[in-house]
Amino acid sequence: MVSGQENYHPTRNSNTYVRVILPLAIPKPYTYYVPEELVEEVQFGVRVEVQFGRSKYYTALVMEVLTDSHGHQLKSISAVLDREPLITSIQIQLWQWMADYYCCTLGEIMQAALPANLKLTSETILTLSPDFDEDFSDLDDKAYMIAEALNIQNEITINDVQKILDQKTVYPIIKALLDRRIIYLKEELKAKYQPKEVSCLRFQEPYLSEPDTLTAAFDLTSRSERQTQALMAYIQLYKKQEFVRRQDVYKLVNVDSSVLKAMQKKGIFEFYDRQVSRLGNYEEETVEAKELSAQQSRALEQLEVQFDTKQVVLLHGVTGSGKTRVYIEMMKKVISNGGQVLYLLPEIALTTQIISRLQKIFGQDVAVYHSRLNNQERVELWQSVLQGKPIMLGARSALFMPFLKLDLIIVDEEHDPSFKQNDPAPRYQGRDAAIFLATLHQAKILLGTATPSIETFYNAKKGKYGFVEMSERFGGIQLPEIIVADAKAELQQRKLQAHFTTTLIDELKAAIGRGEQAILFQNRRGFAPYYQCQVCAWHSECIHCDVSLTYHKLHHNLKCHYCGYQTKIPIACPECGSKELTIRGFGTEKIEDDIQVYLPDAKVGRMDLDTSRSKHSFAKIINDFEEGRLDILVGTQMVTKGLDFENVGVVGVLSADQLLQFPDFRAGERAFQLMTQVSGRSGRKHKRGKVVIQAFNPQHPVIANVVRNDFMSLYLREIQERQAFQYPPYFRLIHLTLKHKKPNVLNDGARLFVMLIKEKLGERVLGPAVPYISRVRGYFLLTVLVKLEKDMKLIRFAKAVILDAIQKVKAKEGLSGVRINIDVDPN
DNA sequence: AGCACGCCGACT
DNA sequence: GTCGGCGTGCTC
Repeated sequence: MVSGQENYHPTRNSNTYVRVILPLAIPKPYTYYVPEELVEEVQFGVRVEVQFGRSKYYTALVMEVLTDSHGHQLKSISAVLDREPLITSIQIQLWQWMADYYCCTLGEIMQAALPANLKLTSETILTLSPDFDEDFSDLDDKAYMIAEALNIQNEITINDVQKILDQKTVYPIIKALLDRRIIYLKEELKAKYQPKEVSCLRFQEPYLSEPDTLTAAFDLTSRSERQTQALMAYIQLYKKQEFVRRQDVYKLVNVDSSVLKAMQKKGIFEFYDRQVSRLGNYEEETVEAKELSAQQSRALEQLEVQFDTKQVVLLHGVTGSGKTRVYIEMMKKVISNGGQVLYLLPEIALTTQIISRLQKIFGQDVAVYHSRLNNQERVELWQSVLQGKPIMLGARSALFMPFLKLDLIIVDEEHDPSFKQNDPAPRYQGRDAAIFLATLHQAKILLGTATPSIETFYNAKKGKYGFVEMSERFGGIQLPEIIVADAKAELQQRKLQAHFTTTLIDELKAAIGRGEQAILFQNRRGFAPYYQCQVCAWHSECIHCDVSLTYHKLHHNLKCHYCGYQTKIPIACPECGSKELTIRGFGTEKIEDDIQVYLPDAKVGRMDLDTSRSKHSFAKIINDFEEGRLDILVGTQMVTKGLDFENVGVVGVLSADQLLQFPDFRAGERAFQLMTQVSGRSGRKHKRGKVVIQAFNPQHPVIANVVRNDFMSLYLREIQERQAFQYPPYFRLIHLTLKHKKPNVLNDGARLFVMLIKEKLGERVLGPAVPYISRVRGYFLLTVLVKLEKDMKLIRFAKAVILDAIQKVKAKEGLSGVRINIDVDPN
């Protein structure tokens, strides 16, 4: 691993080569030579260590073993890192499809797919040369600082050097030190995954194989009470456990390592290390799932029929109809046949509620892939799937797991926008990628939701997908009563109090009076509080991004939600000097405060991105609410997903207008989904719930659809608009974002780019346009939208045209710094 | 993504 | 003059 010179092989004595994927955003795979001694070890799917460029080493993944080099001057691989393939051939097919379809590189897919600890990059390490006599006298300041740091620390990285010198370009200095033989460089590729080991003990011979000799062991310990206790403890433990940890013995009886060590010397025990899993074992008893309701049995039968002819089936079940119970039944069947199941959920719906529900039934068979796992745990999860773990529960990236025999995929909350990854690449739609994955495995895929996406419903209507409906709530409870509160009328009658209509306040009071709880939903996007000068209307903006800074009460400062920039609240207006600065707009924090004014006795909690950053506070709020320590829960989207509370009498949607006015062709669909989903949180175990929707425009057709739970009307209206305005599912979209630090360079780049693609695609190209947020992190942005008829050939052609145009813009002098991101099927 | 090379402004 | 910034091209 220590770098010599360029790693070209001196003699060719094998004719084996490998095509590898490097974990980088470079477009194509690279070929390396396999030296004779490694030929036996290389195979598809293992990782190899390769030198790439002059000094860097990477772990690359073998996607193909070849016998011909195509005449290139090749470097050799320096090591093979795995005995068994880490990935399956199906995964490579999925990756290739994704790279192709979503216009990104295989390296980018590999980055997203492999757990961090399985992909390694070397790091350059500096050490002091042994022959350097520590005579610092003729070194300049910078060299001196580095030499001194090395004197103290022995080894430092390039990054450290940059920090020490506080400058970006450090190579000339390092080179000078290297030339003068003051330092050495080495490249280190550290194995980041380490299996966890625990110290265990077992009997030495003859006790191990001849239990009757144990009396002799007892004789040996007879003079020590603690040793006798330890011996009995061990005997007790090893009868019921596969292996006995030293810790287990310590826990059972009051002995420590000195006691066990003494017994080791006497020839009774020996110690050994044993690899154990970091993934917690589910140790509780599993329980039988509840009886199926009539509707659930019916749905199951219909699913079976549909799956006979269709690979994809949409299960449209109203909120509270008990879809999960149906999934459980399907999963049982699959795993009893030895198949694997992938259960995908939006990240924020991946709560302890659903996890423990599945674990109660499937116990150890469920693995959960969530964002809080550490890197070591991710590796172990990966390996457990390779060993045939039956159920994988996770957010979209769980689809990258190495399934061997995947028979069923469930995409729950199919409509949820978070299945789409927007940034960074790969910008993929998890639900759609899962459908392709199902095709590769010839697995069934079930899309479940109470509010289907327009695209999915369209496919179901056209017969491309199967369709099953569950229209009653479990237990026969009625869907909630939805009241629309006319905020405009109340405003005119001067009845509106802050952000609350009297209708909502009255319902909240009544519910709390009955001992029930309430949820208030506020979509935060574009609606966060900001600081404004009362005199000149100045308001604070981010210095890197084209957005207002959001006021945060907790830290009493202003924050940018795009780049994280923070600043203090100005004492006076920087424009006019006035000290009359106030908070405008309202987010969840403001609502939490204001509601207290009207309901002073209510205990109010808040759940949004800020309060749930740490897993604990998130769980705590949910727990407090579940157990009745809170009366009202104020929240963003989070409250709409994956949570079931038993005592919620009222749900309030604070501003339907904000949802409906969103400048996006999916605004209507999204507003319907969100309002329907939050409404579903209302309703007690045996009692019908209420929902209050506040709107300044209560006549909006989408609100009427929500009130009547009339998805069909929404669908018919939406689909017409989509057709008329050339949107999915009738047309395919490709969204391009161009970025550059200098606006005029960006403009030039955009002009050239649009000209190039318009040449081939004509009027299908719209833009360039200045996006709603025109600057992020110091980069100016322009967007281009391409609308394509649903024609595979045309779409493939368009992608090629776009990729080609990007190359041409890059090649143009002065424009090479313009970055162009491709987003296929954007959200 | 690094990293080298080459060109250019602003400092000892 | 040269140090350090940035644009450009290449990596099996």
